Order: sequence, then C-alpha cells, then structure tokens
Amino acid sequence: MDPDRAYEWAELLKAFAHPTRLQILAELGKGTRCVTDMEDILPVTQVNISQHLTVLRNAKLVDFAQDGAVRCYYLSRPKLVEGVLTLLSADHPVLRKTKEQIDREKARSGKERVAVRA
Amino acid sequence: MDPDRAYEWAELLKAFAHPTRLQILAELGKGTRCVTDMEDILPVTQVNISQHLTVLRNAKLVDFAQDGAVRCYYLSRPKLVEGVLTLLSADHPVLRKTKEQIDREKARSGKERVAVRA
DNA sequence: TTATATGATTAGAAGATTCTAATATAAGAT
DNA sequence: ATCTTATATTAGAATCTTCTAATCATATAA
Repeated sequence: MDPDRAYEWAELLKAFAHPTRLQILAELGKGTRCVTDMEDILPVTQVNISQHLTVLRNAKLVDFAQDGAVRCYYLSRPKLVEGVLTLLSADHPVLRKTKEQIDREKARSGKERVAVRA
Repeated sequence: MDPDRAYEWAELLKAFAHPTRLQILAELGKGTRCVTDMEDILPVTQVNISQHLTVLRNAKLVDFAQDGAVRCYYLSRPKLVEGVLTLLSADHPVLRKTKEQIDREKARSGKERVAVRA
C-alpha cells in the first residue's frame, strides 16, 4: 500500500474512531438530523456534538443543509459509513494458526504457483 | 447504537487508524510475514513495528505463530481487515443535498409510512 | 559459551485529541 | 430592539498516542 494512501485512509478512519462520532453516524444512517435531535439521544453537551460534527465534516463523512436557524445534517458518503457499520456489526471469529498450518499454507501456495507455470 | 458497542467499535477502529498499521495489515493480507519482512518494506524502525504489532495484537486483528526465533504474523480476522481495506479503496462520491431535497425525502418516507398503514 | 539475529519492553519527550467553560453568531419570535 | 433558540468557536487543561533511545530476552550459530 502506498504511504500517501495509507495516510489518507488513516485520517478517514480516525474520524470514525470515536464512540460519540460512531453514534452520530449511526443516527444519521436513519435519516437527516439536526443538532438538537442528537442532543436528545446522546449524553454529551451541544458544544461537544458540534465539535464532533466538525471532525466528521472535515473528513467529508457528513454535511448539512441550512434550514433557518437549524442545520439538517446528513451522511455525505452513506455507502461508506453504512459499509463500515455493517462490517463492524458482523461476527468475525478470531483465528488461531500454528506454525504447522502456516507451513502447509506456504507449501500449498508454492504448489499452485508451480502448477500455473507447468 | 448502544454506547458499549460504540466504545468497543471505536477501540477497534483506532487500531486501524494509523498509516503504518494500515500498511502492516495490507501486507499481512498478502500472507504471513515476520517482523524483518516488514522492516524491509516500511520506512520505520524495528522497535516501532513491534509497537504497532502490539497494538494490532491487542485489538485482535493479528496474531503470530512462533518459529524458532522468528514470529510469523498473520491476520486473525482476515474478513474484517480485508473488508475495511476494500471499502476504503472503493470510490465513494461525496453527496450534497439542498434543504429542498431533504424535504422531499421526508415527504416520501412520510407517504410510505401512510401507505403501509392504509 | 560467546556472538549474532530476531523481536519485545520501557521511559520519557513531543505531539495530538478530547472535553469543559466561556463566549460568539445568526435566525426567528415578541 | 430584545429575547430566545440553534449552533459554532475559542482557549486551555487533562489525557492519550506516538516516536526515539536504551535495554532486554531468547534462539540459534560459531
């Protein structure tokens, strides 16, 4: 993976990587919400929600449309956000491999390579 | 989203959210690697690689099998890791909505709800 | 058993993130 | 005009993360 892409992706993932921000994203997955809607749901201050929304906005994960004094926030990349949340909610059993399994895997991929050549 | 889950997922995403760790994960996606293999690829010190591997290990994203003095690292949740990398590499155009679009969306979902009741 | 290779740990400085308190801004209501 | 409602900004303390330097541990080779 090239380092620029790694850096860029890490920045994006950092925006996801906070409990409050994940909850905001999940809520916006259900539909447009304004800041006071989120205040009703999340146990954090208005100021803090605004700050997290700024982080999400900088990451281009959310944006808003102004409606009078109210800002209607929405997901600007819903497929990305929903994809991440779906992946996280799936069950991913933790594998364990022995040295022997790894050796066998290497042997197998070696054979395949030979087979392709032959 | 319940707060415990949000916290847990945020912890997991933090493990992903570093350029060097993403590069390690991408490399392990290609197959088992030991620490010196990674030293050859990444422009960081052995110590730093070990530290990042510890973070990844604590997040249960990688594990290793010992082979003499060498540790063969592998992805312990390859579907999860590859899923995240695949999502990130896909193109996700950034949407923009006007207040009017949002109003129309709300009207539509309202109608749907009424239709179900009728 | 001494040397070499592989990899981990620890301490601490530097930097980034997060939260709170105070304040600001802008729209709509009175 | 003033008040209220909705939301953002700023400053700074507290905390967390990351990197470097030094050191340790273990396995194998000489």
